[in-house]
Amino acid sequence: MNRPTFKKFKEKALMDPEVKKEYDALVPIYELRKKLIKMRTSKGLTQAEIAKRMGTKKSNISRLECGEKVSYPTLTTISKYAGALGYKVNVEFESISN
Amino acid sequence: MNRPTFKKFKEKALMDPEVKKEYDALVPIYELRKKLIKMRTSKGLTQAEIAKRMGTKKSNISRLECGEKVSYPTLTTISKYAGALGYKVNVEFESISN
DNA sequence: GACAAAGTTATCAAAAATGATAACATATGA
DNA sequence: TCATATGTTATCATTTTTGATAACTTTGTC
Repeated sequence: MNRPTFKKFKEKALMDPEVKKEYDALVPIYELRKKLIKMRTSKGLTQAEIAKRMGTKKSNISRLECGEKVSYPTLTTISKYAGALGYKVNVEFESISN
Repeated sequence: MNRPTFKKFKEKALMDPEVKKEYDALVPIYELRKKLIKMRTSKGLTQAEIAKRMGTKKSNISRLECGEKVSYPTLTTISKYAGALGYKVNVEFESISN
């Protein structure tokens, strides 16, 4: 098998320090989005419902959860979202010294 | 012992739902600030040094760590700060259903 | 006290996130 | 098919965060 694969493409791309830097920066936001969606849906809430609890609109929730242009929410927004579902935010840090 | 204590004052104040709500919202930011400072100082870095690594100025680091007017940083800022010290951000949620 | 290093505060401009509205897309069920 | 519920996208105004500069305070050392 010698054809290009996504895996190889990714490996090669990540050798460029600039690309790697951007990639790393994106990781936490996508992980966060997944967690948010999972929290909300597992409580059986729609975007419109959590929006109402947070005092905002469903379109803003959609943007937060999976907007095309990725924005990096503030701790306020994350806290409100979590609070509306009965959760508390905890920001953890893990070493990547490797 | 019948004199007022801070503990009692706090208990009473937190019975007001509005006060409690604001208090809860403030908790994560103060915990975060403490973590940031601890991470930086345990690596032996000054505010000026981490600022340089992050591409910003020491005054902005001071504001982030202990500014008078508490602001709620974006995930970008937290990520940069952590990354400058060799850490990766992980946003966790815990149930407060109680 | 004089000096330097580290941290804080104030201020303003620039950038980014958020709120709101409306229009559109995508199911899913009657 | 029609209608409804849910989610997405685009846009613009508003708010908030961030960057930068300068002046100030604090701390420690000589």
